[in-house]
Amino acid sequence: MSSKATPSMLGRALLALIHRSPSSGYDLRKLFAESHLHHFSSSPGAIYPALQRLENDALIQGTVEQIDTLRPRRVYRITPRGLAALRAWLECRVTREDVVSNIKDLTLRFACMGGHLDDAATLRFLDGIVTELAPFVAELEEFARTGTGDLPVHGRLAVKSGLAQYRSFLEWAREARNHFQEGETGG
Amino acid sequence: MSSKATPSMLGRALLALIHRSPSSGYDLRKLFAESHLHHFSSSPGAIYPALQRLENDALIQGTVEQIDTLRPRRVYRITPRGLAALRAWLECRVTREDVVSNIKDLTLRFACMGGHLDDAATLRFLDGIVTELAPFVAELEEFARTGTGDLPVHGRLAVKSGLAQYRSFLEWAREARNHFQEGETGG
DNA sequence: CGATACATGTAACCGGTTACATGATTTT
DNA sequence: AAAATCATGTAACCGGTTACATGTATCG
Repeated sequence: MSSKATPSMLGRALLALIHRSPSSGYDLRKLFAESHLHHFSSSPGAIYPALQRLENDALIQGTVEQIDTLRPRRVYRITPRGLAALRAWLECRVTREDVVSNIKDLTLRFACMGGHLDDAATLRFLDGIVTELAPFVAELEEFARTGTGDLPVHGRLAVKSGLAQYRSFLEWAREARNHFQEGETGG
Repeated sequence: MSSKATPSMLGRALLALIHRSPSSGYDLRKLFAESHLHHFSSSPGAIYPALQRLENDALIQGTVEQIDTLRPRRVYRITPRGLAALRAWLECRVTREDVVSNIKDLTLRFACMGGHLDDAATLRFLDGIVTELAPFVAELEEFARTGTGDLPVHGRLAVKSGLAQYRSFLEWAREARNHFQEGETGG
């Protein structure tokens, strides 16, 4: 049935985790609840429907294990289709939209690349962030310098807060890029 | 009817803007579309229903102007109830939850304080951020130092990215606090 | 025997996204 | 006359939140 192209952010996170190792809904809930990966809900009302959607789209495949033991677990594994979707998500070009509005998503993407994409792909990703984010930060800086004259103090400071966040992410991307370049120079 | 306590983030933003100056839905859409305040949608499907909810809760009051001119505008004004709700939102204590998960919301709150709360209240707010955020950042730093040994490189770097964001916001809050303290010393 | 952990789900609600729908006014 | 802008809305859809519902296994 439904061949929806793009799962939600939660769906993508689940897909990546299931790819790393086959898991049940309960496993994944525990992961979210215990880990320092906040901004993900561990509520069953979010996770189980998300898993069902992924299975409807044939990105994962659930099989019930331990039927005899009266404590059955529905364990999900990624499908070839799911692997393709995951790869497409991880490898797609970074846009300005992404760096302006989806920093959480980018961080998630980065975390999911580990052990899946090679260092060259990671480098392309980080380069993409720097390429898109640097001019935006420059624009914001320009705006903070010249465009906030009519704004009240609170407004000016609020702009500075946003700017600081973006700048910090840009710096992180540059450092991470350097990190991966060092490991890559040998080709 | 419905006396819902807390409007959504969009609702709160609209409430604050309407408080600043009475506005129509169209005015507000333009504001969101043009301003550097991203992370707010200017789509009519978001704004008009949000305004209706605010009016249902008697936080704002709409009156049609220019009925004769064949181009009527529904202009909203804040009500006493709305003013109370706005004040309650702006003045409520900053929690750990807030600094961990709702940084956008805190920034919005700060921006909305301008010209509405006095500097003492702003100081309390910024102090609250520092008080709640500093220990959390310390914990995260501790975790980044000692707890990420089993994580792959990507995971470690992703944690660092989050940490950098929080640290940046904490620094901003400290600087802003200093800014307001200087202006307040004469009290 | 009661609490906690294991394990999976559903249902109502809420609010944002996207797209559609309508029609007047001003500008080119 | 066409295009852009003013101005307001609705309807379908999607997905997260909250709360509810169910039952077993294990530990103290």
